[in-house]
Amino acid sequence: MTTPEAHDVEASLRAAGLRVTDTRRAVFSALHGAAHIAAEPLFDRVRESLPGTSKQSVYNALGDFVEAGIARRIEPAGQAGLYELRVGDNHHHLVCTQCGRVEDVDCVTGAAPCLHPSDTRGFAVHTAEVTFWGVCARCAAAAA
Amino acid sequence: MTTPEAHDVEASLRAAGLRVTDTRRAVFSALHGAAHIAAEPLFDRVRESLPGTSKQSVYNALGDFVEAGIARRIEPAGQAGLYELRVGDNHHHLVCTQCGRVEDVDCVTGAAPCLHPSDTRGFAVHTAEVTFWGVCARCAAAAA
DNA sequence: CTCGTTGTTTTGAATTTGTCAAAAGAACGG
DNA sequence: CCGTTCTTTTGACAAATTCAAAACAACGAG
Repeated sequence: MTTPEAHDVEASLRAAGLRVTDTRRAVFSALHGAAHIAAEPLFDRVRESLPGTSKQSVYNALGDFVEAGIARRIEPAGQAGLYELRVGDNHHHLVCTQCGRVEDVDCVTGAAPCLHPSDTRGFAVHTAEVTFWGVCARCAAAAA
Repeated sequence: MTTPEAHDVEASLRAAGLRVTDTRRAVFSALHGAAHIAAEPLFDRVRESLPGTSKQSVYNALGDFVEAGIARRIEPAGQAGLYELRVGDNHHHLVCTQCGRVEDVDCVTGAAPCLHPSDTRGFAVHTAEVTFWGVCARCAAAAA
């Protein structure tokens, strides 16, 4: 959980064309400290450094980040949405069907990957998202 | 939208170890008539043939089908869950980022596919789910 | 530095998509 | 045809967002 320097955060926000505000700084930093995190726990973290922040502001900031392309939102079935700063590197996710734990995995087939369905049905495909479902080591151990 | 014969529906339900009820027959038939469908519109369709049905019953039936392995639930980020009868054939989905349209695509790499992340992080992986995001032909045309 | 514009935050309610629980009713093996 | 077990109904409840309007803050122009 490396904490980014304040000016790095500002630079990232400005580069994305976003105004720099306390809320966004705090949300960005909190995102930086987690591989992926849901809105609710992120809200809790933000409040540690910026107590007055409203949940709506956190949703706003997250939505703005996603729209600006500096964050990504994933939504494993059955869970709340998760946000992550890792973006554009085509990594994928392992999700535990028991406890919901989510881990990043690098792309299976190298760099610009799995992006080719056999028949695109006329779609202009721009992203492929892969979710691996399984049981994590901890849950497997707990079952024994 | 081929309508399945009544006895086929019954056979499918029984084979899955489920009791045969009016609700389940109607839900199964409605599912059969769509590649994938959300609970709400499915509920509407069920009511056409079985007007008194409650939404809860539809959710119950869908949950039972999924648990019994005769249906699958997918949940493209930002949409309500979708149910489909196609199961066990490892097909994937194309989702339009504009209108939300969802299409099936056969697996990219053949039969037992994309099931191999580079590093499983200790997970016992049993399923890989691939979602291709893009813009469908209709939305692309509308943008021009 | 100050102002004004435009974008952001707050507050609070509303929505969507479900889940939970208890009582009434139906399936089906014996 | 009975009784057990599973399903359905009803109605409340809940989580995760989203909407809307008013107060407020960022920041480029002057």
